[in-house]
Amino acid sequence: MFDKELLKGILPVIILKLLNDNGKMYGYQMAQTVKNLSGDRILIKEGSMYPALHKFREIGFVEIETENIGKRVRHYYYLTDSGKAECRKKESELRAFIRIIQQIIG
Amino acid sequence: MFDKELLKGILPVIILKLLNDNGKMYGYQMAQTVKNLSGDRILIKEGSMYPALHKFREIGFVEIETENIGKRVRHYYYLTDSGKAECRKKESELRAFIRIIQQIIG
DNA sequence: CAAAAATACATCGCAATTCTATATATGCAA
DNA sequence: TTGCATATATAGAATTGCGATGTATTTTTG
Repeated sequence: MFDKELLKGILPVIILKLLNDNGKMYGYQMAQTVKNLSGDRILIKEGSMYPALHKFREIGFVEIETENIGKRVRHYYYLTDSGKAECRKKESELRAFIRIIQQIIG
Repeated sequence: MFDKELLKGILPVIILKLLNDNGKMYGYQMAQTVKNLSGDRILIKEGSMYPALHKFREIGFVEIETENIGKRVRHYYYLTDSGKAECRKKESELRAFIRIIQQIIG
């Protein structure tokens, strides 16, 4: 696992980007996707994931769709238009940031 | 300026890397260097820089050399051997992290 | 078939980090 | 002589992700 501090500030972009590229997803699924994509090196915990998703919902970047899976209730999250716009903004910001960091560390 | 949250966790690496590549530097100089390298988009503030440097000193990653410039005292910081080792470690960690983030955002 | 593991959601409070604001002081240019 | 850049430093505010915890269902495995 990475120094967890590195993840700070990047989590929101990752969540937005995942929802943007994959349409609706549920929390656990997003955590698993990141885990797999990162080769088990980025583990997004529930304590990070759900507060972030609920905050996005409050702001209006995501909406929730509830689905019944047997006796279980599954919450799908998906981006609103403003969420998609936010995603584009955050993504280009992150890319620019990475470029500059790479320039600094050579 | 970038979303300041992005900087979190990266500051220590930047400091170590600057000292590693440039030998001894003083706080203000490091902040200016990052400011210039980033085209004014990354501004490391005093309240971040000095606590970080003093923490590194406590740990033993940096040592301080004092120099008198006129009536002013300038504090040069430079890496110890363990600081250099830490720099290598953090740098490779950061590079790996960036690779994975780029993979996630495509 | 029973136990264990994975799936799935969620919250509370802590620890860690950086920034804002503030304080102090010198050197230089307009 | 006023203001800006240089230069160091700290206290407190704000934010964030995580650990711990809780609940409950489904799937796998021995």
